[in-house]
Amino acid sequence: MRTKRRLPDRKSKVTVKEVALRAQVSESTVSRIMRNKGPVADETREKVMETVRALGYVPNRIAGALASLNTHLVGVVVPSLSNIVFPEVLRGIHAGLGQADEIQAVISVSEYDIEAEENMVRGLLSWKPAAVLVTGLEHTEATRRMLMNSEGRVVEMMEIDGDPIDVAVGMSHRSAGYASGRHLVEKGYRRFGYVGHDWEADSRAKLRYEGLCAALRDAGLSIAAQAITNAPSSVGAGKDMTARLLSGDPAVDVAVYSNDDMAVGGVFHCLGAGLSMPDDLAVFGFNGLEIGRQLPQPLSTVRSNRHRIGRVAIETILKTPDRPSEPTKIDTGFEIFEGATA
Amino acid sequence: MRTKRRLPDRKSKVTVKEVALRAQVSESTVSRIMRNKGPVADETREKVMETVRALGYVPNRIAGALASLNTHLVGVVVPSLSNIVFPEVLRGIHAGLGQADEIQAVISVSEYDIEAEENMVRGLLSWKPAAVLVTGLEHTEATRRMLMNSEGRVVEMMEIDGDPIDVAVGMSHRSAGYASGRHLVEKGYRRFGYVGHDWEADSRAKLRYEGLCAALRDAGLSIAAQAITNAPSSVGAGKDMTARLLSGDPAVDVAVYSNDDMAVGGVFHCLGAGLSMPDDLAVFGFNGLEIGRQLPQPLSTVRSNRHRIGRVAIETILKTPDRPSEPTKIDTGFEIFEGATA
DNA sequence: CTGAAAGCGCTTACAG
DNA sequence: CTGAAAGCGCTTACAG
Repeated sequence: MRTKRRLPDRKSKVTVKEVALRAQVSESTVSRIMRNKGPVADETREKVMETVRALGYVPNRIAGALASLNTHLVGVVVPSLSNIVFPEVLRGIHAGLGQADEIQAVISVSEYDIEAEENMVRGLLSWKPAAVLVTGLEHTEATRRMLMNSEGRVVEMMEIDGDPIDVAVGMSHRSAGYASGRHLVEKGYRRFGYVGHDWEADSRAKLRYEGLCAALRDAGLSIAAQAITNAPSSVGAGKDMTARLLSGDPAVDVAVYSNDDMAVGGVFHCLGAGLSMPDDLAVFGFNGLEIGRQLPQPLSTVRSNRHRIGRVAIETILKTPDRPSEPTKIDTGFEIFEGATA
Repeated sequence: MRTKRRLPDRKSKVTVKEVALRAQVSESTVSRIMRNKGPVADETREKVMETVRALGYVPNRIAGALASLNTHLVGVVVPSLSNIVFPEVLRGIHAGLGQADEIQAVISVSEYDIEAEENMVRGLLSWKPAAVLVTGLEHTEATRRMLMNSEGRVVEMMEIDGDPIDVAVGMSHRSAGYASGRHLVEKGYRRFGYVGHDWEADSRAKLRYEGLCAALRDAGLSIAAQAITNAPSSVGAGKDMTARLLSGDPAVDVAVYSNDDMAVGGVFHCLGAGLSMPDDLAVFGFNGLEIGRQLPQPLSTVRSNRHRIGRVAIETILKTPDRPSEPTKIDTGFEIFEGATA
C-alpha cells in the first residue's frame, strides 16, 4: 500500500503569513506592499516582492474582500446570450471596466424569466457586489425589494420607459417604435404588416410595437396584418412568420419586425421567394446588427447602442459608487438607419 | 446643516449574529439551518426562518467561502463575445450548471490576447475558484504554470489537438479541416480557394487550414488561391475577402472559409454579384451556425458542438472535483453538414 | 439537537 | 516606515 503522493509541482497554499515569515517582516507590511498602499521603504518592498515571486504568492481575494468589506465585484444579469445584443452589452461592460482591471463581473443569464432573475439576484447579492446590473425595468416584487435594500449601486440596462430603482441606462423603446412608424409613413408606406416574437418575455419589443401603433394612429393608419410567434426571436422565426404574414395578407407593402434577427429572416424569405425589396415588400428591423449591414442590400433599421449601454452603465457606477438619493435615467439614444430594404 | 439622513427603506447590514440574537439561538444553529446541514429541531428551524425572513437576512458568501474554504465559483475565460460561438459555449456552461445553482460563473474576455488571458487567470485564481475553464490549449508559460499549480480543476475548452493541463473538452480542428477537404474532393471539386481571418489569434482556424491542406495533398491537390485578412472573423470580412479572392483567381470552383461568419459573407457576396452557388462558386464554412441554416440556400459546413463543449466541461468538473493524476481529452466530435452551397 | 470557541486569510486603525 | 492586535462574517470540529 502506498500513501497518496504529493505531486511535486503542485504548490501548497501560500499565505501572507508564510511570506511575512520568510521575508522577516510583519503581515501588515506584506499587505501594504501587495496593495501598493501606505508608505514602505524601497528596500523592504524589494525583499518582500522577491519572496512573493519565489513563493508564487497570490493574495486570497476572498479574505481580502471580507476584511476590507469591499469586493471589487459587479453582478450582471442578462436575459439571454443567444441574442447577440446581450453579448454586445457585456462587451461594453468589459470595455467600461477598462483599466479598472481589479473588478470582476459575475454574470448570470435569466433566459427571460423574472422568477429565475430573482434567484440570480439573490445569489449575486450574497457576494456583496459593489454594484449589480440587471436588464430592463421589469422584475418581481421581491427582486425590486432586494435591490432597493442592497448596499451597492443598481443599474437597470436597456430601457428608460419606466421608473428605475437607482439608475437606468438605455433608450426609450416606445420612442424608437414611434420614430420607426413615422419614418415609414413619411416614406409613403401605408399598408403595414408587423412580424413579432414572444413579448411576454421581451417587454421592450412590446413597447416598440406600441410606439409603432401610436405613430400609425397619429397618421390615421393602423397595422393591417401581423404574424407573431410565441417563440424567442431568431432568424428562423422571422423567416417563418414572414411567410405566414404574406400568405394571410399579401397586400402589405411594408413589414416592421420586432428586431433585426426577425427582419433578417424576412430578408431571407424574400430572397428565397424572389420578392424584391423594397418594391414587393419593404423590410424594417430594430437594433442595427452587423449582419443586417452586410446583407446584399443593407437592412433598414433602428440603431440601438448596446455596446454604449454596457459601457455607460459601468462608467456611471465607477464614477459614483454611492447611490444618489434620486433615481436617474441616462438616455443612450437611437438612430434610424436608412438602409436599402425600406 | 442637516445630518445625513438614513433612507428608511435601506436595511442596515444583517448578520448571523443579529439573527441568532433575535431568534434566541446560537450562531452555529443559524448557520446549520441556512445551509440545510446537520440535525435541527423543526421548531427551531421555524423560529429561525421566521426571523430570517423578518430581517431579510442574506448570508454573506464571502465570509462563508473563507470559513469553509469552498467558493462555489468557477472562473471562465473566453477569447471573444463577438463571435457567437463563445456565447454558445457559455450557454452550455450555464446549462451544465443546471440545478447546481449555488455555483456562479465569473467570466472574463481576453480578446484573443494570451497576455491578457494571463492577467485574467491570475485575477480569477485569487478568488480561489473550484475550477477554471479557459479556451484553447495555447497560453503563456506563466498561465500554464499558474494553472498547473492551482488547487481546483482546469478545463481547456474547444480543442484537443495538443496536450492539456488537466482536461481538454472539444474537438480536433485538424481532423475537421481534413474531413472538410476530403468531403469536397469526393464531391468533385478540384480548384480550391481559401478565405481566412487572423490566425495569429485564432490558432484553431489555422489547425483547420492545415488539416484541409493535408487532405488536398493526399489527393494530389493544393490550395489554388487564398485571401486572408488579419482582422478577426466577421461577415463583412468574409464578403470583402471573397471579392478579393475572386478578383485574383476567378478559376476557383470552391471556397473554403475559416468559419461560418466568413462563409456567410461569401454567400452575401455571391448573392450580390449574381453568382449562383454551388455552380459558379461553392461555399463551405465551419461551425454550423443558425444563420447559415436559415440562408435561402443552407450553408454547407461542419457542425461543431459549442453548446455541448460548455456543458460537458462543467459536468466533468462537477462529477470529478479533484484533479486526476493524468490529463485527459474529451472529444465532443463534429459532423459534416451537407447544405446546399457546396 | 445545540452551543462556545477557534479559525479561514486577509485589512485596518492605532501606536510607536 | 513598521508591527501587534482586533476584526470582517461566516463554518467547523468538538463537547455536551
